[in-house]
Amino acid sequence: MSQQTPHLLRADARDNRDRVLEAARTLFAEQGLAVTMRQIARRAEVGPATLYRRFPTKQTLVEAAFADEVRACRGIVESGCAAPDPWRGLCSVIEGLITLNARNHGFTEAFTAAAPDADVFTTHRAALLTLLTGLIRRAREAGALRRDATVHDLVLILQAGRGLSALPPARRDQAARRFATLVIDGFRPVVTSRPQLAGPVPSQP
Amino acid sequence: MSQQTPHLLRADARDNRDRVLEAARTLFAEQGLAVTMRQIARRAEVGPATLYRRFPTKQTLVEAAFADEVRACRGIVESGCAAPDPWRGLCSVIEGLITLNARNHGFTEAFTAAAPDADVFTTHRAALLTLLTGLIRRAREAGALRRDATVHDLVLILQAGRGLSALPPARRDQAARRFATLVIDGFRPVVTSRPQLAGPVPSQP
DNA sequence: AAGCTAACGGACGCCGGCGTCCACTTACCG
DNA sequence: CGGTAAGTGGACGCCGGCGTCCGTTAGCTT
Repeated sequence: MSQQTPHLLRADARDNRDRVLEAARTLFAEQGLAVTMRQIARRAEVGPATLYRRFPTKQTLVEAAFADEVRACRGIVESGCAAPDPWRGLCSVIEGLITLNARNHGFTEAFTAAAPDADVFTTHRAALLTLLTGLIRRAREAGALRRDATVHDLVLILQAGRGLSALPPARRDQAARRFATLVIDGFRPVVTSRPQLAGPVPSQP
Repeated sequence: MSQQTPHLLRADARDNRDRVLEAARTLFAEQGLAVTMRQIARRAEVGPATLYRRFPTKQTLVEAAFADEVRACRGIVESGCAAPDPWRGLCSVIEGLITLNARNHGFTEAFTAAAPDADVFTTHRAALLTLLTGLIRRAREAGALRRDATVHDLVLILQAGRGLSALPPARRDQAARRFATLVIDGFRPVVTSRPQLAGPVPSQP
């Protein structure tokens, strides 16, 4: 499941490194990136120095810990784009990404980081955005998508999905699926024959 | 705009109290509840002791700082419920609450707090939920709302809205409005005549 | 104007995380 | 089995927030 650990490390070092990564993944997923390096070291039953030797910076630890998630993202997006029907592909992307994000408080935080300083995820993000732009375009041209939908809307709802990872872990999955359902229906073409009781909503004073 | 400060305070004390509240509101809105008491004191140009004298606990400060927002919430919900057309009322509630939340990083955090220990907002939340339940029911009975929609869905999308307050302040408003639009369309009845290319989405392996 | 007391804020001790150093341990290799 | 270098983690000094104390300032009252 994880990337191969460099075999140049001594056996015990390799072991400690793995334990650190596992601890980091667990804590990041549960509590987000705010967990301290110390907390991670303690959970891995390792001294602070050991942690810092392998991962001099929290950034490097975050990258290593979320390598799997980045791959999962790629997989979700690529298989969605490869689907013969762009609308179904888009649906699976939406559900997949929202669920993945809801499961991983920390990953979402890292991947949608507001501060892009030295952000290694930026590259991945850009690549995925390109793919998604194409998918959206195809779905729109197929008439399966509301006309005014853009890739920015997709980013927007993923950004909104961040809120879900604040829920208690037990409820995140169900919430994510339901949210995906609602959002997907919101992406469908606006059918004027549907009950049009609502006009523009007056903004709140 | 704010609640009247107790007149039993000396003039300078009253002044400092107001400055503290203003500082707290600004910082909470921009950066969320994680700002330190010290930061607030510094911005208010007040010693820590003064801050603690008026607000012994961060919780008391949060409550005081967000009194306006709580009122605004009530207003939005009540006026939405009072609307003759429940669907339009619901739309205005959704847009109003999402926008309010996006504007106020800290308020959202406080109001949707996962840890309800000694949470004074709980009471307000409960009251609003009751109102909203009725509104949803009426909208559904009027056929303006998808049949499977419940008040939980509304809470869900408000929870999701938390993610928006992580955006840079300049973009929050526009993002909130767009998000509200998408969500509102997702709440409309599912019209089977619309392009039904999508079936159930296979969950990601 | 003068006294009284509310109010102020700098300073204190405490805690916990930060990143680093170094004396000790232990896995690996010949 | 022994030498050696890789690896370890406790301890250190630093910083910044925490909540409180108390000597000083200044608003209100008569």
